[in-house]
Amino acid sequence: MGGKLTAKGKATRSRIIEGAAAVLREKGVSSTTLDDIMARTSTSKSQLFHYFPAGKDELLVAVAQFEADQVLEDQQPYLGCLDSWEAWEQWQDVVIKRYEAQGDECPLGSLFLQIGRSTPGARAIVIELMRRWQESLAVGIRSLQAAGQLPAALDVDTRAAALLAAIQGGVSILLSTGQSTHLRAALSQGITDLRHAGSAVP
Amino acid sequence: MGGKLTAKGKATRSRIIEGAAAVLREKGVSSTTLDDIMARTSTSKSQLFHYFPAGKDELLVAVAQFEADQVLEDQQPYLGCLDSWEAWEQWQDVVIKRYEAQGDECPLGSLFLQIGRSTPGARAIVIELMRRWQESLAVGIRSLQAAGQLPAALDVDTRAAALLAAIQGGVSILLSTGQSTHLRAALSQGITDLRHAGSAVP
DNA sequence: ATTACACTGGACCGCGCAGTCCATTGTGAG
DNA sequence: CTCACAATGGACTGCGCGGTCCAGTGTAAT
Repeated sequence: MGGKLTAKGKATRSRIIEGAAAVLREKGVSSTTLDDIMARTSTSKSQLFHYFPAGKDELLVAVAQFEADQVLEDQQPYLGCLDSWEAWEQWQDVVIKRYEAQGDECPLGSLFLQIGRSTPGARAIVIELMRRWQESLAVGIRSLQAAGQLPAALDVDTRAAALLAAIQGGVSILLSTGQSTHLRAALSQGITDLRHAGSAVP
Repeated sequence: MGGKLTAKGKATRSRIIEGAAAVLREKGVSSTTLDDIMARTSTSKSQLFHYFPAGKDELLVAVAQFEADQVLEDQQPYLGCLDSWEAWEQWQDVVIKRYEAQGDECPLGSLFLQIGRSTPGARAIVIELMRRWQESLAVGIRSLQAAGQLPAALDVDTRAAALLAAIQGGVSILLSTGQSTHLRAALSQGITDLRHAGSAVP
């Protein structure tokens, strides 16, 4: 990892990461072997250890980073401009659709419950992801305030945190039960409450 | 498992389950071996396979069931009588305290992301847990309605589902980041919103 | 007492899989 | 051209750990 990477090398490296991510989503962390990844990415074991000298753990962390980036990237177009109630509804639909499509496999969830504890760097990735995600929500709420749709006295950070928790909870229930009911309820209720937050402060 | 269990046998069996649960919380599912469990519970490998013929998976499912029961049992005294706002506050404190104490190890979370997919019976356990948990919340909300603290028109099920999701999300964020901020925010915000749900329907 | 069977101990096995090594083939720089 | 080093292939290894087996010890019934 001393930075010595040819163009070809870079390509292979990211091919490995993306392929590994795919396999991990399909088979789950615990039952995915290096051979699976080799097969999927058409690589040899030497390459795996060439690009990830510390072995499987290092690769998993890389995949985690990749997936984390992916999460925000996917909803960025919607998450980036939450300046009207329509935009919020749209974003809600996207999130629900995304996770329903993903079904019961959460690359991040399972990944972090697997390596999060042992590897110190892994936790940092989730923390950063959560921070950015929540910040985006906060920005959205503030832009609603600016537009006069919400009172300025609103506790933005708490609201954003609660909303993020609602999503995470909905998703984790979806993961473990296969039902998206809770995700839908959490999101729509959360947004509804946010909407009424102004009129209920008496 | 044909029901042939002496008193001694029953004792040993549950000793295994409880011991295994403890080890699993400490070391995580992936890095817990049968030998760890043997050491902790002072048993031999024969006993493990005597009481759980199908092997590790069966034992894990049993532990999962045990932990699931535990979750509700712990908060039952509070969860059982959510008939005043004070009771809700109290319950909130208990939940937060419980999970903060538990820190970053979630017996169920990691357990199910590990075996939930493969073992069919495992998923049923979570689903049942969620159902009962949510039902308890719903009962609490209805008793508030009965007491005239909340309008009868409230969509109880959606609210309960959202609340449950909020908790789960808070917990799962606590698990992966180590911070209880979101759990606190989600719970207090959720209860606050519920409280204001009546006055904001116009 | 004896019989049947639950219960326990511990040696043993085999395989799946992470990680190692060296030999060979690109490939960019000078 | 050639030299150094990245990139690849693939055989080999070590062992952790789930699972099996049998032999020995309770223990509750008749």
